[in-house]
Order: sequence, then C-alpha cells, then structure tokens
Amino acid sequence: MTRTAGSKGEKTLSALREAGLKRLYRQGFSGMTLRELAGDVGIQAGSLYNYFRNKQDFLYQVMVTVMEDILTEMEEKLRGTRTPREALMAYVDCHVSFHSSRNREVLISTMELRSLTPENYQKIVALRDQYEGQFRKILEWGNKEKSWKVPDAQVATKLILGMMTSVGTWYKPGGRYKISDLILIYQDMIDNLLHNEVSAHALDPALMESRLTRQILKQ
Amino acid sequence: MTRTAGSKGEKTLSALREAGLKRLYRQGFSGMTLRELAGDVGIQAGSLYNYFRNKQDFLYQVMVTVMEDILTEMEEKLRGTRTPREALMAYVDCHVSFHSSRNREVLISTMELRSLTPENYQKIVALRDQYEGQFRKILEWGNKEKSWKVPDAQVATKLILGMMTSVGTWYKPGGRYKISDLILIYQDMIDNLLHNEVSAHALDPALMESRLTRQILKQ
DNA sequence: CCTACCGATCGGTAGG
DNA sequence: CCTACCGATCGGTAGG
Repeated sequence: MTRTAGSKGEKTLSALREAGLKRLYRQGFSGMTLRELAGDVGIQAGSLYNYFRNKQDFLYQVMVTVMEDILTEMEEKLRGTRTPREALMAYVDCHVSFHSSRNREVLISTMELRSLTPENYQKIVALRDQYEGQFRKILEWGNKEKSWKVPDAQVATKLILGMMTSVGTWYKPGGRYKISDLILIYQDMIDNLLHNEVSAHALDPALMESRLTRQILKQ
Repeated sequence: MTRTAGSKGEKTLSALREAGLKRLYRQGFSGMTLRELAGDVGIQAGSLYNYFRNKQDFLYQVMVTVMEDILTEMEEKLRGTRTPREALMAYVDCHVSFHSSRNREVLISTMELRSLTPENYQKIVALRDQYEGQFRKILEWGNKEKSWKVPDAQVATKLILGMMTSVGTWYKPGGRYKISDLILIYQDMIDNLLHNEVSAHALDPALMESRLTRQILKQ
C-alpha cells in the first residue's frame, strides 16, 4: 500500500489534537503533562516536539483553531442575510450550534485565556473581540433600521452573548433536546427580548410566528 | 497590648483565603504553587500545613465556603416569600447579586470541580444540586399555582440559571451598571419569559410593572 | 512558624 | 520517532 507522504504524521497530529482537547478539558493546561499526552497517541514525550515548538504553542494552536473555525462559520451564515433580524437569527443559530456541538473546545478557550503568554493572549483576544463585534454591529444595524431599539449595544451584547454561551455548560449530546431545538429556543427568547414593544411592521414576516420559548418552556 | 488568643493565626488564615482566591482564579488549582501562596502571606511553604492538611483540602475549603454562603443567603431571601412569583424574583435577586459580587469565587467553584478528589467532588456537587433544586421547586410551585406553565422544569432550570450565571463572566465592578441594575434586568427578562402569554390575574400586582429589559435595553 | 530535606515529576534538549 | 538526560521545581514531612 502506497502511503501518502506525511500521512502517518498527520494521523498523529490529529490524534494529538483530539487527545489534547480531552486533557485540557479535564485537567487544564498546567494540569496536563506532556508525558500523558504523548502516551495517549503512543509516542514518547520527546517526540512531541516534532509537532509543536512547546506546550504553550500547542495550547495556542488549539485556541486559534477554535476561533478561526467559529469566525469562518459565522461569516458564511451571515453572508446573504438582508435584514437586521435575519442577521440576528443567523448569529444566534451559529453561536448556539457551535457552543453546543463544540462546547469542550469553547470552554477551554475561555478558561485557558489566563494560560497564554502575553503575545498569544493579545492575538486570541483580538479574534474574540472581532467575533463579539459582529454581534454588536447587528444590534446597531437594527437600531438604525428601527428593527428594534437597543440603547446600550455594548452591554446588550455582553448580556445576550452570555445567555447564549451558557448553553455550552449544560448541553449534553444525547440529552432531552437536540441542538436544533435549542437554536429555536434561543432564537425565540432573543427575538422576543428585542421586539417586546416594537411595532410589528419592522419585523420580518417570515420569522414572525413565535416558535420561541413557548415550544419548550410552555408546550 | 493583649492579644486575643489565636488572633495572629486567624489573620494569616483569612489572608491565605484571599490570596488563594486570587491565585486560583489567575492560575487554577494545579498552576498555583504552595510556595507562591506562602509568599503572599509572608510565611514559608512548610508552615502552610498548620492551616490545612494539604493542597486539595485548601481547595475544598474554598469551594465549600462559597456553596454554604450562597445557600444561606438564598434561604434567607426565600424565607417569607408567599407566591411563586415572589420566590422567583427573590431567587433571581440573590443569584445575580452573588454571581456578580463574588464572581471570582463562583468561577473557581465551577472550573475547579475537576480538581476535586472523588469524595470532595461528591460533597460539592450535592450542595450544587441542592441549590439548583431550589430553583426547580419554585418553577414547579408556579406550575401548581398556575402562575406560569413550564412543561420541562428540569431543562428550564438549566437554561434560566445559565443565563443568569453568565453575568459573572462579564460584570466588572465600577462598570456602566450597578449590581442592582443587573438584578432588575434579569428579573424582568425572566419575568417576561415566564409570563409571556399567561393571563394577568395569576400575577402578583406588586411586581407587575415591568421594570425589565426595557429599562436598560430600550430606554 | 522555620530549616532542611525527600522522592517524584515536570518541560524541554542533544544526538541520533 | 527514540533514548537518555538536564536543571528546576513541585507537594509534603521531620524535627524542632
């Protein structure tokens, strides 16, 4: 069997990434030892340095991948939305979906910010700011278009992102609700939150029927 | 000057607790070294063992204190509430207040669950379940009294507690909003969430005026 | 509360 | 990718 050049090394690399995620999640950055990580993929500790420059670099790679992945997904979902409300619903969809399906990685990315060197910290925080900024821009766009009235977009962003992000702390795959259910719940909650007293004509009719909280909380 | 018996040791003990909180928050349990902790309070590493049996015991003491404090505060706030809605508002008040003012300790208590020995883990999780159970009981009480209709109290508890808890991740003292503002926002959000389509007669008139989200998000 | 110390283990490197 | 190793440092203990 001919082997693709570098295929073995790439298998090890992706195994390292998967094993690293588990260990970072269960033990944290300083609690995870490189000897354990090497053991997970069947190599010796010294051999790890063929895959990353040092332990810090490994953490950084994990975190930058998470941020780039969610930024890419978000960009795709937002492309083609034509109203603030469509954009809002797309953002909620993407955010809840990512934070549920990849909750382990997301939690690591928040908890281990403190373990980054100052240089790496700055880079990751810049990506996080960019991600958060996209939400704030949607809120401000809706203000301008009179889709809703959010006087303090800065704090509203923190508040709404926070309530969505928390889904990652309690969602368990195979539990009572599918991710698609959770998306509908959060979309409806946030939709109601923003449109509570706003005249209906500003709203997108396609999204008007409230599938919201009633579906899960009240049905 | 006569010194109260043990006063020096108690000063050191409370200094250790404060320094420990900072280090646990910034470095995590396995990242914090006992030599650093000893240095913070001006003693040698070996002397720490006059204050706790070992590092694990120190973490456990920190976490059990947080849980006992919030359970005590909650018990006091809930005592004397006469309707499900009053109880709900009291719970939100206490939860948001505690998770804002003592956010560092609360975040430690969540992140470092993984660092506890199995025996200590069980004890802390039992306290957390008790705390969470109090909220679920309020939801179920409101169901029975027809204050609201929450078909899945289990998941609603996770969802609503999650959105409240997230305030601890972004609240900064001295920021744009006081804790008392945040309490009003969350009370209103959750109040609206539960009463969205419920006839008004079930609601407590004293709490009827919606101070909610409109105050901050829309005024 | 200190000095002095223990065994264990860590991240990382040299040289294949 | 391995063997063999380095200096540094860790949590914890003995004996005052």
